[in-house]
Amino acid sequence: MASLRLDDQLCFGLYSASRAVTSLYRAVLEDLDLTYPQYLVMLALWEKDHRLVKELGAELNLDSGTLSPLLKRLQTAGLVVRNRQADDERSVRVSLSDAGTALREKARGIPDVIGAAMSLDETGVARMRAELDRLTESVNAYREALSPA
Amino acid sequence: MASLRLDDQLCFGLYSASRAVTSLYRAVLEDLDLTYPQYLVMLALWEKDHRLVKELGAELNLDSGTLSPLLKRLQTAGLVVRNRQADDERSVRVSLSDAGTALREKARGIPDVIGAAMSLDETGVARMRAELDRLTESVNAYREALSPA
DNA sequence: CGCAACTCAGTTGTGCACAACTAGCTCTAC
DNA sequence: GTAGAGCTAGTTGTGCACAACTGAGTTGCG
Repeated sequence: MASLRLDDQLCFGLYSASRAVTSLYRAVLEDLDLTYPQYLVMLALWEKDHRLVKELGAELNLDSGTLSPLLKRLQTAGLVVRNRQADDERSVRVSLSDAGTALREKARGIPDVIGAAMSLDETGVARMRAELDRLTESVNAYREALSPA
Repeated sequence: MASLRLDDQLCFGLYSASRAVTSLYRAVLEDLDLTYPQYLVMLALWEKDHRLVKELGAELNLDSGTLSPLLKRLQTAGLVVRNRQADDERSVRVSLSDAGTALREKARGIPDVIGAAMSLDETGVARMRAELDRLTESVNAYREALSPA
């Protein structure tokens, strides 16, 4: 029987770690005028441009309630452009502007800064990443069994 | 040089894991009419009642901007009571109501459910918890060096 | 064809998280 | 004793997350 003590709970460790990392990103991303979720969207677009909102949502596990206003802010900032698809007017394609593409250069150094802050070598990162992915999948499977989508 | 690929980034794994766990808590805590941060505050109070807002903030790493409205909602829900200290009128002491104390019984089973969902044994939990704590501390130290409080 | 089921993006409302600020209290140095 | 520095909780404003819903568009089935 697990206890109700705060210190014992893995979840709190996860919550603390996630907030600590987000807080570090806040400091690092100040230069680029991006929030962390906005940075994630930019990462996804730098990797593969011209994506549908639906595709971004699938990759980042975010729904339109989060993405729509976020993308609107990125567009206002001049980093992306949104276009309704002609062949399917329900869909909206998100593309990088020149400024959005250019911003990638300013972001180049970020992963190394984050890596240094975590003081983990490459294998340490890979191992932790694998464990977190396993955890995420396990928890998601359990939750979906609890309350079927 | 670390890459800008989304898949490689530990931070995204952390972010996903944290959201998955929060989502599971949402389902599990529905019964108790608590959100996850509210549950954390209740955990802290079940462990040690009659705490100052400042003390809760220190334990959970939350400032008054988050705690004040959260505690107000817990009070509205009848789970806690807030009293300004007589000897120092700046401070507010938060105490469990009878309903708040009683709610602990409904929460007893939660850690085991979460543990099961994570499909980690006790040593696995302890190890991951230790790694996350180390990560949090490392990242926080780095961030504080970057932008001194 | 016709229309019901579904899809996609967007909107609304709630509750964190956090920065910046305010109001009131306490403490210290003078 | 009083002025100023510092502390504590609370408020305000911004931006996620997410549930619930809307509305326009598409698809499939009879």
